[in-house]
Amino acid sequence: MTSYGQFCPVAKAAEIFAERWTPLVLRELLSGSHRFNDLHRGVPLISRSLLTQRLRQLEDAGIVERRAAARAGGSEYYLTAAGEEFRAVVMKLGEWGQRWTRRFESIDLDPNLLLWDMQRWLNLKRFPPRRVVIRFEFRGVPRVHRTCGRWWLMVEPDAVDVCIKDPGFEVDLVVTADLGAMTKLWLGDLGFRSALRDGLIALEGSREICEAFPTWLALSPFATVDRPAESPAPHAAATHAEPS
Amino acid sequence: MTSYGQFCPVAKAAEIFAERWTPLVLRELLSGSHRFNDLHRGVPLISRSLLTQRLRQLEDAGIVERRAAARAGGSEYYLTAAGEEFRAVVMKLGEWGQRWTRRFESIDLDPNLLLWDMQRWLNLKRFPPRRVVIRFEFRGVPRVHRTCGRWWLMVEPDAVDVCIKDPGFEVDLVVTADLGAMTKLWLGDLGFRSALRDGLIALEGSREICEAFPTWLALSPFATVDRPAESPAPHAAATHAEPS
DNA sequence: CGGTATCCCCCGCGATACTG
DNA sequence: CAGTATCGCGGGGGATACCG
Repeated sequence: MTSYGQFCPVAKAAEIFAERWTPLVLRELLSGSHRFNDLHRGVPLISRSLLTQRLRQLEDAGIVERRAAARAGGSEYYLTAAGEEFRAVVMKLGEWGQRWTRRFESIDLDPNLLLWDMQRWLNLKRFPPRRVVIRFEFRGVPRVHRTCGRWWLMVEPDAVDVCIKDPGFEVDLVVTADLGAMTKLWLGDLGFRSALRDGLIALEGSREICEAFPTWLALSPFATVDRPAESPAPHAAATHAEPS
Repeated sequence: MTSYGQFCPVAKAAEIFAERWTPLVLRELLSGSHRFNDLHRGVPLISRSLLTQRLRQLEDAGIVERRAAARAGGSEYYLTAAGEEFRAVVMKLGEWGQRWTRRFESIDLDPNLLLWDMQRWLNLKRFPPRRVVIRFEFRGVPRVHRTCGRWWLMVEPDAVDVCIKDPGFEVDLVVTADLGAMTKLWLGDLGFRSALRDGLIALEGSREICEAFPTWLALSPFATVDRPAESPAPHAAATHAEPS
C-alpha cells in the first residue's frame, strides 16, 4: 500500500489494485458476494485476518462500503461506484489470463472452488421447481483437497448450497468426473459431448435429468474468450489445406 | 509470485500482473522503452536489482523477450505478443486511476518523471528542423526532487533528451510553472489558457515559439478520459433546474 | 457466524559493493 | 553503461487463540 511516488494514473490505481489478493477480493465482490464468509469461500487461501485488512483498505480507498447486515449479525460489503468500475479491469485481466496462462496445473485444481463458482452461475430458471441434489465424485483431486472425494450441490428454488458432507436427501444425479476435465469444461477448453464420449465425465441419473444437466450449468464468464491465434502451423497444415 | 492456488483466469493473470512494481514496468515497456536505464528512468524508485528481478520474472512468464542490444552493450527488452496484450489491462487500470484517484498530492509530484513523460509524447513533427532547447523552472517542487530547480528539454530532429544540468546551448523558451499545475495540465485537469491566465504557467521566448509551444506538447494518454458524473447535487440543484 | 488480537517467522526488498 | 552478488532488516502475512 506504500506509494509508488508517481502521479501517473496507472501508478495510483496500481497502489490499490495490484496488492496481493486484492484482484481476487474484487472479483468476488463483483461476482455478487457480500458476506465475509462468502468472500472467504471464494478466496479460501487468504487468511481471515488478511481478508479483513484488505477489506478495510478497500473501504479506506472508497472502493467498498461496509454496512451492518440486514439480517443476522456481522456486516455486508458492497462496492461503491468507484469499486464497480474495477469490473472492466478485472475482466480485461481475466481475458488475458484465459488467453495466456496454463490454468490446469494440479496445484490450481480445487473442487470446492469449482463447485462454488458453478453454483454461483447456475441457470436456476431451468431447474424443476423442487429440491435437486447432485453428487459429484471427482478423480484426480490434489492431496490437499482430498477430504473425502464427494461433494454435493443442493439446489432449491430459492437457495443453492455446496456441501462436503452428505446432506441426507435423495440424490437426483451423480456426476463422476476427472477434476481437471471438469475444470477445463468450466473454462471452455473442453466440450461437454467430447468429455462424455471420452469417459472424462459420466452422468448417472434419470434420462430426463441427465439430459437437462448440461443446460443447468453455465460456464465461466471467460469460457467464450477467443484463444490466441495459433502461431501459424508451418508447412504441413498449409499444404494440407490446399486443394489437391 | 507464489500461486493463489486457483484455476480462475483472473487469479492466474494476477499472479503475474498484480506484483508490486510490475504494472509500472509493463507501462514503460508498452510506452516503448526497451533499455534497462530507460525503463529505470520511468520507474525511478524501484531498485535496480529489483527491476532486474522483475524483468526476469516477466521473461520466465513469456511476457518479455530479452535480446542482445543491436548497438552498444547490454540487452534490450521487448514485449512478446502475450505482453503486448497487457496493454488493454494497463489502459483500463489507468482509466480507473484517472477517474477515481487523487493524483496531485505533493508526494507524487516529480519533475523528472513529468518531463520524461512529456519528451516521450512530444509532437516532434511540429518542431522546427533544428535544435530547440526549453528550460523549465518549477515552483512547488517537493524537497526530494529539489536538486536545483531547473530542467532542460533538448529537442533535436532525431533525438530528445531531458537534462538536469545546463546543456550549454542557447535557450529558446523558458517555462516557469507551478509543478502541481504543470502536472494537472499534463493529465488534462487544467487547461493551458486558464493556467496562463492565472499565472500558474508563464512562457518567456519569442512570440512565435510561445505560440507554438502548446502544439508541441501532447498530453497524457489518459488526459481525455471522462471524469465520473457528479453525484447529483441533492435538493438545491434539482430545485434550481426546475422551471419556475 | 464474523470477525480481532497477538505473536513470530520468513523473505521481499533496499543498500552497498562489485564486474565485464 | 548494464547489470550481478551479497547482506541484513522490517514488516507483511500466516498461525493461533480469543471474543461478541
